[in-house]
Amino acid sequence: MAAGKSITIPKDTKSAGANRAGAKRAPVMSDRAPLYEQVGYFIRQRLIDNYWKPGTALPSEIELGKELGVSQGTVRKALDDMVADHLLYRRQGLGTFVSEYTDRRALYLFFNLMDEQGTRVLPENNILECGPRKASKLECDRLRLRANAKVIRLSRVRSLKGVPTILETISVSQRLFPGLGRDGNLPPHLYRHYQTEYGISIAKADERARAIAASDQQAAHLNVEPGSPLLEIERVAITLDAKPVELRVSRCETSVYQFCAERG
Amino acid sequence: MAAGKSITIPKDTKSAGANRAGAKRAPVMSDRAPLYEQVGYFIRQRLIDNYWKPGTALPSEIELGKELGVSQGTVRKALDDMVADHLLYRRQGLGTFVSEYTDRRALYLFFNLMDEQGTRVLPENNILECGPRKASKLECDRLRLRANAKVIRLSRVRSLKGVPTILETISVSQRLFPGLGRDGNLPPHLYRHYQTEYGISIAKADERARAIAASDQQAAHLNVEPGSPLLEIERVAITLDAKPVELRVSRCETSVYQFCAERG
DNA sequence: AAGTGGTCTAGACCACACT
DNA sequence: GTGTGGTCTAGACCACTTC
Repeated sequence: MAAGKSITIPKDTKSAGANRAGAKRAPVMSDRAPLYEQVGYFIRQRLIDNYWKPGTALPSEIELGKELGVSQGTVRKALDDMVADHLLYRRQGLGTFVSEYTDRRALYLFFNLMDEQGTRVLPENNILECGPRKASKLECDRLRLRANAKVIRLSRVRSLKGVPTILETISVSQRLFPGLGRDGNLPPHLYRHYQTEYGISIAKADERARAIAASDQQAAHLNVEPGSPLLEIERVAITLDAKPVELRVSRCETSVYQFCAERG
Repeated sequence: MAAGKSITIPKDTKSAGANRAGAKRAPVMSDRAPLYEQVGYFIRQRLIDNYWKPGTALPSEIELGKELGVSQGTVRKALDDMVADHLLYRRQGLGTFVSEYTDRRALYLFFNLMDEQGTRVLPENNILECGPRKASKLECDRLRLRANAKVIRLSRVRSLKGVPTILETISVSQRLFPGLGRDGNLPPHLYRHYQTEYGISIAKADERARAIAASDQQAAHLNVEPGSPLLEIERVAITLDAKPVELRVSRCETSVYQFCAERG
């Protein structure tokens, strides 16, 4: 016994064995971290590897504890943290499950669009164009691409109750998402599509907002006067292993619908 | 043993004694709630009553457990929840403390203002006017005031590195904040001032964002052309006991500085 | 009835901060 | 050294879901 406990990593995973070596190895997880953090790291890694897939149940807490050589309470604390991060959810009597990207969850996270009364609204989508392009400077910067990289860029108008309200441009690296949107096969839930078709799970996003004046083209799409104020939201979606993989720039006509957030 | 455990509420508080009577009393907390929720409710109540004041330490977990007739682990779980809500914070070896509104915390919560590189900036404030007014329709609606109520309304320009960037109007009920800002005694940290001078603690806020065109007056204050797009953020600050007490409308010039949020 | 997560306890030891 | 929160364990019982 004595200093530096660590979990026993089951064999059917890649990582090397010498877990007690002392000199903390490069990748993220130190031997000296609390057990529950080691457990959390292990579980996250299995999510990243798509070993446990969205919508499926994890082994029970007791089983996990036995597998990793820790008590049920320690597993529980690790799971608690990931439930708080919305990576997992629990159903009493049933088990602990890997989160999926559903409409409800997409609306719950990130910015919410709602009317004056605070009611949420679901948009209909109308795709303007979609295909491979040379990455812009902004795209290179936000997605950490090299200067001449290719992206797949998608533009669409989102309408609320028939009124065009949001003009959205979505960019992803072509290397990571080959064939995305070819044959116009564009699913309604993009994040879910990334997950099921490309094994890439979005864990969080950074957003920034500013006000801009509508260009002629934007104005035409949104049916407003050129120069009208629009709310521009730039969102970078980040994967479980902290890579930025999608840039989404939305220009929103906010005279009726607004963006809401509850903070604190 | 048997159904419906409950904590034993110490005497030096108002609430009545018969805690095991069965018929769940009206106010909010059911006898059948888990112990840790009852403990959390009890602690929240002491914060609302200003029994434990911001910046001071709570009794230790063991002491609290003894006082309430529960184990340390149960107290810990209650405190964990409140730490997650930023109502309390812990310092290992020292104790658990009631959160205050510091600059750092105000920046951490709610919208963050930052430049293109993602660096945070602190604004300087310049007060335009401040005094009692008849509440507007918006103020009545958001602060739940009766039609002819009075508010104290404060307008200020916030500048970043000398450049006027945010035009802000703050409204609070005069009944709740009598004398606020009289003699021009306006502290830099308003939320903290509410807490120390009026015993009112802000726990969270609802925000909504839209884009507007600058009016002539707004444009003059912000040194931009009339009609320029501005980001308007409306924030309603909510107390520990869930009452909306402050309305803050900010019009922001976002060509340099933007509003950022990390979600997920 | 069996299995899961949810709550609660009691006790051990560690890491940290003050005196 | 003493007291605090931080981690970890083992075990009990409850509530819920499925069979």
